[in-house]
Amino acid sequence: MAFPRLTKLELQIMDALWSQGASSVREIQEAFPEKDRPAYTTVQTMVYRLEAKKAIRRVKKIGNAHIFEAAVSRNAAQRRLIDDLLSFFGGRPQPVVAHLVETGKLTLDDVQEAEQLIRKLSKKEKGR
Amino acid sequence: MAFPRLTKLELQIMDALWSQGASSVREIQEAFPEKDRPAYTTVQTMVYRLEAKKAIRRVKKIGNAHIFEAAVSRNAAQRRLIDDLLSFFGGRPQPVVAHLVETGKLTLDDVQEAEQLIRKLSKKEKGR
DNA sequence: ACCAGTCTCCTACGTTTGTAGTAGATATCA
DNA sequence: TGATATCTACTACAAACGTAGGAGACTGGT
Repeated sequence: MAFPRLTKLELQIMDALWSQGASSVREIQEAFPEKDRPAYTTVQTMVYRLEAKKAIRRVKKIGNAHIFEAAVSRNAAQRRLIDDLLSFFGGRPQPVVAHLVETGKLTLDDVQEAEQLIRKLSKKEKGR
Repeated sequence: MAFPRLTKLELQIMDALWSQGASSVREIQEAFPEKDRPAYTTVQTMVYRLEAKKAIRRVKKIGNAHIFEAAVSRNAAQRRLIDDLLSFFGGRPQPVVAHLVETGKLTLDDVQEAEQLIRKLSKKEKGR
């Protein structure tokens, strides 16, 4: 149970916490675009479930409202998402990148930036 | 309903069809690694549901067994998966690539290959 | 001290997913 | 042509997800 798989709605809730920091249910609910914003209790239910999954935790109480904060980092969640995706591509990232390129989502600049990043990281690696 | 979101198990079934072509339920089931292979009827149920979702269709009958084939391409499914992932990253692919690089999944070779692909595609683009 | 507003906690319910059993139809082989 | 294996079609059910209502507790203002 190291890291639960999060659904779209759950991720939206986590996103509110990652973006605005510790929040009440009301604040999380209001982070949804007013068009298609779930009912207060809907958000509350999901918040409770995320808490049960240890993805978030209550940190304090303001007035009569509980304040929640993320217990898993956005980074870890992102890694999980990407790993899940990769597993479908046989673990090889290259096809994913190829897709991004082919659909025009990944530009030459993006790729060159990635290349710089690799060089920088590999330099650091050497010094380890 | 253009393209249903497929779950992990559903994707594994689609994968069998994409890889081995039109298959019977039995053949799909046997494409699963013998370790944790779902029961025949489990696969059958999922196959029926995929059929209801128009992701696959029956093409013929051999003996008393129906033969199914994918009705959506692997490519389309992959695009869908990637698009869903991207939507979580605000639609920007760069953070995804950065993640791949940081976790060491994307090598310098991969990136350079992507770069070549971009150049080739952009050349084709010009001639359009 | 009371009332309106807000929040919590509990309950509920429909849908989707994963899992599988059973009954009856069908095919195949001796 | 009858026994055996295999399939289909149907049914079932638990867990997860999305959605939300209602009862009662708490709080802040007057």
